[in-house]
Amino acid sequence: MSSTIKVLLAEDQSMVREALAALLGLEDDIEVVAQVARGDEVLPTARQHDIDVALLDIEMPGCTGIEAAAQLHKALPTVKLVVLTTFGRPGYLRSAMEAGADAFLVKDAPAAQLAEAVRKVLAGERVIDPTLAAAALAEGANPLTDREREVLRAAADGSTNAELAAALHLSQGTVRNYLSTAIQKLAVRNRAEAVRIAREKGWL
Amino acid sequence: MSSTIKVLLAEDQSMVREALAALLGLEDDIEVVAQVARGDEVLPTARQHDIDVALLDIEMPGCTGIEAAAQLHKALPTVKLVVLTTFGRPGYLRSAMEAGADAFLVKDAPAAQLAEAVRKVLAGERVIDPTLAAAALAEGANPLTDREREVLRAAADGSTNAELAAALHLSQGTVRNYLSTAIQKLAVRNRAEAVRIAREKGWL
DNA sequence: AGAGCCGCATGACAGATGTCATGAGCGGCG
DNA sequence: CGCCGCTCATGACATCTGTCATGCGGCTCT
Repeated sequence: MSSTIKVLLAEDQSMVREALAALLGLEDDIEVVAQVARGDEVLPTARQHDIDVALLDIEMPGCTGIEAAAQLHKALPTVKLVVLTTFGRPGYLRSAMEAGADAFLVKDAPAAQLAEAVRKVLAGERVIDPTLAAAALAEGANPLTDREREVLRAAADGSTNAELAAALHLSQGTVRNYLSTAIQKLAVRNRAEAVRIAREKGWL
Repeated sequence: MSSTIKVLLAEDQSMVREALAALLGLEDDIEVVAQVARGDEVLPTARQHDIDVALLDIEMPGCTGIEAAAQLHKALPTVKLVVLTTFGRPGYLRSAMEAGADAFLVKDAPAAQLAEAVRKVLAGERVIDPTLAAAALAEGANPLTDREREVLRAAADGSTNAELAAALHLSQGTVRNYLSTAIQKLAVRNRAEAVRIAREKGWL
């Protein structure tokens, strides 16, 4: 189509965001036309800018890049979505794909892949690390129910059962039951390990 | 001295590292002459390159940027040290300063501060976020003994007392005692919270 | 030399946590 | 409709965790 690819860049750490913008700025055919630091600013800003590609970090305040991707995919389906993340968690990849992402990159990957991914998604291709894709398929889907995930998330900061029960409007016994089933599903010994494993897998 | 400032860049995530290099490359007076992805490659690489400034991320495999800073400060005391980190933990700032760092930047800060910091440290100035400095002074020093820190670090992944005891060649009772004193010093309710707080403060 | 801190350990105890059996209500699916 | 899974709950039990008192040996500082 037009001469340059218009990109929206979403990443909460200013220094990283501007550095990525500088990197993309080196490419003649790519132009970063908007930058945001929060997930919940993605959609409003995208609406104002007629962009071709949105580059979304996952870990952001407001809402995650995956949630932002889902919103964009629904509201502006022609915009291509590149999800970028620090952590190559298979569960993240799965969620990103379900949210309509066209590419999934980890920040460990060489910088050259970034511009390349932008061009490829615009050409209709999908860009996914094959190793990660294999891992995502191998580990299967998230076995936790909504409640189990909720309780596990709430337990992540070291809260006691009584605090969890109060926060979630449940009885202590129920909290323990949910944690117990989560612990069994994740094949671990206690809640702390359960939180860690669920985090690593991107299930939390 | 010479025309351009020679910089060594240490950061484990390729994409971020190369993006930062691109950012610094936009400055006429700064040149990134070497890049490494691991803490333990910093010193050997610095020896080969006659650099003016080392830009060190804290979170790296091999060894942390703070340990690398200490090594550099000892071996090549004329090299100026800029420590860069995702997390503005007061304890990190303190450790970095003790390791001989000249500047401490968080990745949240505007990108312009990076080049600025490089120039300032070379001019003999120190660059520290005043808010962080205040926080570091306000919270005081790390109250944990070596053993307490060690046990807490080992407990971070959700290991049980028996596993900790085996891993650290201690009795279970001793492990519990250390955790207990750590929990009291940090004024929290259990090990999980203790780990979280110690992490946040940069004491872990 | 004595005081004091640290590392390490033990034993006893209360309270938190994890497991299990059991059951009620609700919704979906064949 | 019956079966199943999810949610929520209770009670009982075993184990784990956190606290406390106490003790010993080593080290440092005065």
